[in-house]
Amino acid sequence: MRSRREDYSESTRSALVDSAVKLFTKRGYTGTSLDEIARRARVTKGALYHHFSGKQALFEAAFDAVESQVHGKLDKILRGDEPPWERALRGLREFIASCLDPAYQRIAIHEAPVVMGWQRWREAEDRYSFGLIRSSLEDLIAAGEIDHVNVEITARLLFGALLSAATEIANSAEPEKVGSQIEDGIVHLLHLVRRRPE
Amino acid sequence: MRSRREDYSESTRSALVDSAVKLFTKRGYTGTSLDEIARRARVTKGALYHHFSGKQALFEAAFDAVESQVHGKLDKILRGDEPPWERALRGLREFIASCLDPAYQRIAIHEAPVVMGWQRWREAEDRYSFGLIRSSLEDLIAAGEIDHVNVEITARLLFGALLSAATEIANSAEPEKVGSQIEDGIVHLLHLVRRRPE
DNA sequence: CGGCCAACATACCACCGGTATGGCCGCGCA
DNA sequence: TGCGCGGCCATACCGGTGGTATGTTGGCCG
Repeated sequence: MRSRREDYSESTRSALVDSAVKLFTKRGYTGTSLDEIARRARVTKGALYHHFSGKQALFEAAFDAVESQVHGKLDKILRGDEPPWERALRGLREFIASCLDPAYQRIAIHEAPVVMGWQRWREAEDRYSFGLIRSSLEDLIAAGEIDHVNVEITARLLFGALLSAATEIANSAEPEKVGSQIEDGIVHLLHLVRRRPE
Repeated sequence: MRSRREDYSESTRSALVDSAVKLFTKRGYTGTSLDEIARRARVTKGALYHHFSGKQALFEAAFDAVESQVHGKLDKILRGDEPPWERALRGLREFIASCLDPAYQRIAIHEAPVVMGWQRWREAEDRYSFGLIRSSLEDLIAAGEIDHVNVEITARLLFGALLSAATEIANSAEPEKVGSQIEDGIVHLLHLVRRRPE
């Protein structure tokens, strides 16, 4: 039986994370104060420091929240029963769409490497989006869809290109247009490396 | 005749920028205080606020310093008299090498989008590295080396891949090894899009 | 040579991240 | 059922930092 106190504690903790995600998204890490995060969650800094060791820890909780959200969607697609190539393409589209979410873009892509440090961010991405990109690349190779390339390097290049492109889309005046252009560009590249059936 | 006062002023200004570049590189934007920047330049915050409107403006001055440094080297290579394809490859190597400079990497690549805002960073990059990448891509197309692709999109994808890759190299345990691997990967991709002479 | 203004230094403020301390209430135990 | 304990959170406070307002000095010019 779950205790009443645990419900309360869990509730305020998630309220703090929600508040942090929204404010970090709108005003960035440096631009938002802990007092305001706590205020929007209808608590004070005391509660915040009871649940998190500091501002960085709260940021990482917000980071995990938005990352696991995206990870869930992608993982569902990539574990589907479609052929590998179609799964990869659908995953690609979904990832680009996820990057258009302001929270994911600002917190997970832009600020996280600076706030958490690049090393920690890289390790975290291994367990989230980047890990999925690499594993689906491995799947494509195993399925014989593309030639045997250096997976680590190729995945890294693809990841960087996607992040940059997604930001470009989100800040564009015509997101749909630029989005489809970029998607075409990536797919075009992928077809270049696709092993032709002989 | 240049006045004595102008010499002094210029000297302290550049001393402040130098100090800012070093400290921002070592401890990041948030981690360095204006007092320490001024102290290392052997002045006080008063001098700093006389030359710059605030911390952000000082950061942008430091950003311009490291960017124009890299821009100079790249521009020299890309304006050379070698064939377009060789110029592009040499420029590519030089850009990767530049990204290994800690100052360029942390200030220009990682922190600038967060500190200056992505919009301003993008506009600045148009005049620096990204602009060169796009123009040399245009050159390659004009020279008939590669097919007619969407320049803006392709350059953006390439830029993102390069930035991500360069960070990977710099933080690697064996930078030379990973560096050559990534260089090979990029060159391999470029050869794929290279128009075959018929 | 005298005043004037750019080029700084000094003093001070508001705010923020972090800490120390106090109080309240649900929970388990006798 | 009463009661004390401890987790949960509020309050008060501190050091440091970005920014501002004001004072001071020394080169340049009439």
